[in-house]
Amino acid sequence: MNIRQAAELSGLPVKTVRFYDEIELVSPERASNGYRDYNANEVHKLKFLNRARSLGFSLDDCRQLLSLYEDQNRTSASVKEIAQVKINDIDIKLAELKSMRATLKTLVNSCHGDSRPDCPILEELGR
Amino acid sequence: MNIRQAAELSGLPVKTVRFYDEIELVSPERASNGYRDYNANEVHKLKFLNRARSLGFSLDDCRQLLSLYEDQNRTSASVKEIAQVKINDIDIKLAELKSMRATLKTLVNSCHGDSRPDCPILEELGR
DNA sequence: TGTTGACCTTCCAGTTACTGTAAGCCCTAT
DNA sequence: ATAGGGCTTACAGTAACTGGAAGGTCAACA
Repeated sequence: MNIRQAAELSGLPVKTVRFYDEIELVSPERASNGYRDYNANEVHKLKFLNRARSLGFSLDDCRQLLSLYEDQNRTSASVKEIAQVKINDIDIKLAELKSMRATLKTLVNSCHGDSRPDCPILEELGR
Repeated sequence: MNIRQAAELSGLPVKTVRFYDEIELVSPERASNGYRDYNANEVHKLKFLNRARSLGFSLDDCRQLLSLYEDQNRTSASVKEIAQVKINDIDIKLAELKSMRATLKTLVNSCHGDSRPDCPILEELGR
């Protein structure tokens, strides 16, 4: 199947699918005309990538997960470990964002937001 | 003052301070030897940038905030608006991360995490 | 005075994960 | 035969730095 259909089935943009071939994440055979020719298994892997990416796994993570996915001898522990590390990363990010939000909220609340030039937000940022 | 001291006072890495000069965010005069020569006001702006960046403002946001900061005729409303948009951005990111975390948590909990090869995480990702 | 070592300069490449664009085949239908 | 759409590659650009190489400058010490 051509790249367009593989893209549609996997939910990824064509450009991204091509990119994943370039970096050898999912590399289909080529048809006689040079077109990429995706099979069901490759589409499956593309879907896998789409889902894993949207869960915040980096392409490096994905490469690991994909090789685990294809390795009949992997242990479920090795997969669980990657996922657990990712959860910890997310927790750190959540804490950072919450703190940022709290600070911004304080600033916004203290700013009268009218046409006068004095602004507590800028004053605070400048300190 | 030389770049090293400006960096230390502002809390930014030297490389970053140089970068901010390159993109004309904070561009000091040059001494006769060609060295960057920072004054107190520029250090102040660097601190401002450090703080704004850590609150999640993009360099583009920062450029706006900085010009508002220096504009005696700005209104506080214009600043408040930028901050409010940023809070909304953060809320969206928070929601996304929470959803990611929940999914990952479910996966991790359902995975026995031992030496057996079958793994619900990979099964789920593959679907 | 010579020399070391820290500090400064510019320029270039690399990072992440794509996205956009241009030039140019290929295929199908009319 | 030609028009359109889809496919190819290659290159540039994005955000915000970071690292490294090659080389100029400065202050201190022997």
